[in-house]
Amino acid sequence: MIDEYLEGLNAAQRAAATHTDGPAIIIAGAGSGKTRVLTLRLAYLLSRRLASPFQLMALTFTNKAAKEMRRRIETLIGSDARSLPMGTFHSVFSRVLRIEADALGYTSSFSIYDEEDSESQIRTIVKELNLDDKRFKPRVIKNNISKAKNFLVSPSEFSARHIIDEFTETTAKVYHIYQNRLQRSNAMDFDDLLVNMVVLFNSRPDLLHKYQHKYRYLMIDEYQDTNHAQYVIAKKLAAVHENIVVVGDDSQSIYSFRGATIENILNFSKDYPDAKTYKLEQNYRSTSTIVEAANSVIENNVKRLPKNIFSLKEEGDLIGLIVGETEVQEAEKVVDSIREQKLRRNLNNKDFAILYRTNAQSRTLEDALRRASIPYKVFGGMSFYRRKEIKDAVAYLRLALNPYDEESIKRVINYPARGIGNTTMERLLQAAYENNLRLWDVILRSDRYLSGRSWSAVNAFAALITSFQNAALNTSAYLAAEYIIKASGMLEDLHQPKDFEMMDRYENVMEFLDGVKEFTENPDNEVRSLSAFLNEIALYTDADKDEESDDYVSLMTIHASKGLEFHSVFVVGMEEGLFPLSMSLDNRESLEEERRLCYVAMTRAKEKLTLSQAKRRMRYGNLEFTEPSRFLDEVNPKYIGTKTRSAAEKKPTIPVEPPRNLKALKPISAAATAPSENLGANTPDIAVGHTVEHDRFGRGIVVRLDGPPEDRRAVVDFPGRGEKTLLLRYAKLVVVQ
DNA sequence: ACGATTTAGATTTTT
DNA sequence: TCTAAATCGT
Repeated sequence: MIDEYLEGLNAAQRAAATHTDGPAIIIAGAGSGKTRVLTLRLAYLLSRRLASPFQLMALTFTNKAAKEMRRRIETLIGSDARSLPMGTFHSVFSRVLRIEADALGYTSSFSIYDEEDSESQIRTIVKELNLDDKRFKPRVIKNNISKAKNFLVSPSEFSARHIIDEFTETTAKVYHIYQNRLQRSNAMDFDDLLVNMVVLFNSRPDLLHKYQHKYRYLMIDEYQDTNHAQYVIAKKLAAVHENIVVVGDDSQSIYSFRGATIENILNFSKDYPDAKTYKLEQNYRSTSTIVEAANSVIENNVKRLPKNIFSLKEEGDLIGLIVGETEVQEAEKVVDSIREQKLRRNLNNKDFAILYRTNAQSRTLEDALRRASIPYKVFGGMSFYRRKEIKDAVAYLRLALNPYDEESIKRVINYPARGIGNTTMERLLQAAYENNLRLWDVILRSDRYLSGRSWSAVNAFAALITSFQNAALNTSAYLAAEYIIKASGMLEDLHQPKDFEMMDRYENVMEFLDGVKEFTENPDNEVRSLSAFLNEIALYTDADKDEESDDYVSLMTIHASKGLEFHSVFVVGMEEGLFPLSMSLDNRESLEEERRLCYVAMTRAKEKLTLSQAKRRMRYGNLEFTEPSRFLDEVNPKYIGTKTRSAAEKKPTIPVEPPRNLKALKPISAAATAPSENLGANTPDIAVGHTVEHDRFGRGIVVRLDGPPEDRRAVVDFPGRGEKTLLLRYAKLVVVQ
């Protein structure tokens, strides 16, 4: 059975899927059948009896990816798949940490703070320290602390080694207090779920040993997006058996702003000199036009692993280009194109995705789709679990298990209103911080700090939460949740039939309760306690939702589109400053990340890709003139056009960029753009010994030429940067002499 | 204590 | 433009 599946793979895929022992890296290009290889390898290990299911650990980044992999494995090996420790880094580690919580001074019912909770906690600390929150923005401090954690820099290390100015000094101070608060709240933030694994392994070699031996085979998906902490944990876990297989694509590393270090994948072979490398270079998803167009863009990045992604599918349509006068017209043209394609190709709404760089862009597109009565769905944005009413409900549940959870207390102590206002709250918090007590302990002994009306209000709240604790202990997850939500008074507050929005929220809370019920009744879940439910939703995002089979056009950011594919894809807002985003223009690293993002966007398309831009766009309430994205210039023009290739070759559609200093004066004309100058499509007369200029590497000398004429490559020696092999077709080389 | 009004700031987000 | 936090007024 497994063998049969293996037969269906290409040579590279089969080699990777049957890799058994020792370290290996699988470079899996977009659409290269990565998940298939991964699942088959797991099944292969099991069928060869090299490991039992619970000895494999497979880590992914999204719940969705984990779920998909589990589903596919189940079809291969049956219900054994259920015992595979497979999941996201955060969920797998959170389970380990709950088991080993004692060793870290936590209880197993610790809360998981989301980023809102973290920021709110940091905001409180900044206020307490009487700092100017304009100069010391809580959000920036939070991001810096997060970064420190991702690089495993502890508060004391941060103080000792990372203070270079007043800001870092403050960050250090806040970091210390923040970490103490978390511990006192019996809470971990997302980063702690990783950091504490390292802390655990460092402080308890016996436990490290235990897990090293427990998991004989370690597999990591999307390795290009791992951060330093994840890298260290993986290295420690794999140190005994060295059965570590990582899968990734450096060209799709788009989360460095979250601490991902692309070096992890670039250096894997240095970390494990014996590592085998498998390259999955055949793209089964997209037409060759799309694959090659995407290649022509990504070629402009310096930092890459060498590989040659190709497609054997037919050429298909050329890449469409839409230019709108304004973002409104851009959206209308996109919608027109969707309608046209639907008719011509007999497609459904589901076959289309519109991708954008920033969430703010969705609005215009939504309007245009609504006007055309085309059903659509916006992914991301305000997720269900980030809604206020849901966060309130979750806070009550969290408190039932962990009353020390300070952020949850603050959230619901006066919601619904029970007469505990700011003054009272300030008093309680002050009592807690001055006496180094936990907020919950202060609330339990509020007689010492309060009197009269505010005391009785706080006392009643304490009694309420205590009753919730009992409910959580003594009944099933669903019954407890139902009781807690009802007794909290939330539902009465929201149930206002006259107020449409309030009723909407009421419905959401009811839906949330249904979710709890579903969770408790789902036989797939091994543990169905309230605690397990909370753990799951803390690490859950909207992107994980299974989508019903409704027929709609998908709207999402490019980030959210990673791993997905659509028949026809529109990438909108291809303008300098928007994509690439202006904040990433100042250094090469971040510009390359934008380019990888562009690569990800383009490779989502199976049959038809359309890029679009607007000449004018409203930004922050005022009209701005734009210039086309450099990524448009980077797409080899021979792949861009409207209908047929020959038509495109006669009529190039890439607009010429005006001189940068004239951009504000650029005329707004509806006329088609001027024919482009030679962008390197035809290979200029370059010979060995010529000095050439490359727009990124500067000047260099051609040392060698090879490859067939249509694929001519030049090896150029750039002083100080070494020899680079450049495809003349793509590299814009200018002969200097 | 709570709602109304003003002001500042913003851009990507697997968990 | 739009949201969220800060401030103001009752």
